[in-house]
Amino acid sequence: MKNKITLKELAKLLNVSISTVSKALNDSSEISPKTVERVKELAALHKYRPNPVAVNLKSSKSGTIGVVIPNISNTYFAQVLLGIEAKAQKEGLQVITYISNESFEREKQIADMLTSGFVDGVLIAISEATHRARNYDHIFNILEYEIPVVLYDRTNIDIPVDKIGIDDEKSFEDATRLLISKGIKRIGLASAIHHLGVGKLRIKGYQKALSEGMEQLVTASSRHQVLVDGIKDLLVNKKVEAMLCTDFVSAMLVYRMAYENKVEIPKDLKMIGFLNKDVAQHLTPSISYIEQFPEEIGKNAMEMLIKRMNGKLMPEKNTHKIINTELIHLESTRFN
Amino acid sequence: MKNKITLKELAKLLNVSISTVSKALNDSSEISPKTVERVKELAALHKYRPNPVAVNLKSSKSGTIGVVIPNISNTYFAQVLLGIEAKAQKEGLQVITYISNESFEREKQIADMLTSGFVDGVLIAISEATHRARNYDHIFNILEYEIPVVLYDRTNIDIPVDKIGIDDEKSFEDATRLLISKGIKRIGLASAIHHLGVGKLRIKGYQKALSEGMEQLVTASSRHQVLVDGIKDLLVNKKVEAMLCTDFVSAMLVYRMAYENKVEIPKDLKMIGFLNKDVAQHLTPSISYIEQFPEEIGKNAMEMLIKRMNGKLMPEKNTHKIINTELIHLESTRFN
DNA sequence: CTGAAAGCGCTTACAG
DNA sequence: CTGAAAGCGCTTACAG
Repeated sequence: MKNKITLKELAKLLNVSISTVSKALNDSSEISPKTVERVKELAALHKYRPNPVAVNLKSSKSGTIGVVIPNISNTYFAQVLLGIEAKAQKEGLQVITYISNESFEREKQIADMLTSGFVDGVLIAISEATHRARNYDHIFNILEYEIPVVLYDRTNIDIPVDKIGIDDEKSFEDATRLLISKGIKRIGLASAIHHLGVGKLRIKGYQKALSEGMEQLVTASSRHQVLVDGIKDLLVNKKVEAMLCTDFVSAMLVYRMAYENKVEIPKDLKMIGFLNKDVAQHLTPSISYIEQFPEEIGKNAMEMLIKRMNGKLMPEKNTHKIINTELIHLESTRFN
Repeated sequence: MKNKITLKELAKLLNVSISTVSKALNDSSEISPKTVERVKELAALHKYRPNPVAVNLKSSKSGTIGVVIPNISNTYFAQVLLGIEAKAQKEGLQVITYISNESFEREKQIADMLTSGFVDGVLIAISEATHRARNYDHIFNILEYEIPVVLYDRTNIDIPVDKIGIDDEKSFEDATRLLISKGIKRIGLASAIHHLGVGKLRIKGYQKALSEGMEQLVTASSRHQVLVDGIKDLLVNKKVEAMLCTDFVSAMLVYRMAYENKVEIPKDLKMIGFLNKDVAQHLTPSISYIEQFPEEIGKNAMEMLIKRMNGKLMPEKNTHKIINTELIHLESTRFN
């Protein structure tokens, strides 16, 4: 088993040429059925499998795609990867994973790797640092190598590539409207990611939904204590009846502040957050959350990339697909 | 930029042979310094980079390693991947990710892929289903292809490969002893993963630590309602003073049952769980947890694999490395 | 010091 | 229907 059998060895054993073996295995119509059968039989016997590296060299394809993930500890991204991997597996593609750790420098290094010929296509969510730097040269560089790129999240930047993501703004706009429709007047929002694109969009959606005369009650900070104080102020002094949270950290802080200040969820306070399902549903009380369907996003991103790689998409024209989010009602938005 | 420049083209431009260019770029001592300089200059100008596929074909190496992950939504595994990726990046290796979804069938398919020549080495955590089936033929098959394999978790099976993981038994034995040393007599344990290897080991550690005369207070089930009832029984009827939880789900259920039955943490109940840091520290109250250092595990696994691939480890002799866990005290084990 | 040649394992026009 | 030849892009013994 040690050394895998090659076409050459197969050819020798069969007393035919390498070409014949190759063609037979690829079901070429040039080869007689009998030969095909003989070849396939022996190949099966020896468990022959073509050396993918050699095949790649011939075809100038690598059969792999690169996936760049800003933060794998974020369950959202982990699930996107799950969707990507599942689809890739079906298509016989290998997934090479790169983790940028939200670093601009690391992302540039990765982009450099990606252009060295390892991958046929790229799926990427741009790092936070890159967004801040507003420097996308390394992405353009990938495109110059004619490697298709699909953005699978954080799509709010102007690069001529295909994109897929959710509508962050609409998700919170809808959530806010729903609360309003239930007669809630004082709706607060907490955010630890107000400086990020997605954070901004979610806040914007909330603001958009507030009707005339409704007070904006927002607290946002990436500094722990500031956010804690801001949330406490909203809960205790501003007497909000509901809180929207743009992220995990702010949601968990609202939780804590509610607990410490004897604000009962959902009796005194409704709550909706951008949380992953696993955490949201296991908390006590469970928190209503915005389902983003990350696996679906991964799968769709992969599909888009494959189409683009196969020239099935119009050149010079990029697609931007939106996956609809869904507000999942759990205990924290129970109205009695 | 479209088509990458090759050695051949470089050679033509320089009026030297392909061999010379190749050697010059690889700093061969055969080539005159002047030529080396000329070659490198032009190569840099054209941003020449060797085609990795061609290099691989020559060297019969792929420069990639395969990582098999049972469940990427589990933050623990995501963090292991983070450690692996970081180390791989330093070594110039590519990481191909495969997700088995805890499925035996899927794992076998993946094992098949792995032997087809894509990877030089494999890092794997065996799926739950495979453990249940106790069928490791596909792993042996990888070994027959002389592809080194390292188990990076769930190491309690008898396969002749290098392994790295934590000591699940000891982690809970130590935790239990600590509670005992604080004068706690009635220590309960809840588990939703008692049927898995790691679950069994953790429970065993707890049992081992209980001194003579101390009552074993265990509730374990993978059926939601059974576990809920069991936990409630421990908290309300059996009046436990502390709870150990082997996993996320059981911890969250203890939480809920404590809340619903007005059992206050940590006043009435101490709590320690196998949780990831992010969740543990953001809960209210925060839960003391067993830190497993997943990144460290990933890094070490990669290091072991590299050593094995480079023949730096004794053949016929496998290493089993243990990473020590640490009990992190948060609010749920506050003793006043 | 430089280059022609062989070869890694394949595929595929082309000739017979 | 089969096979010799060229070639994918590289490396490396060998000859000069």
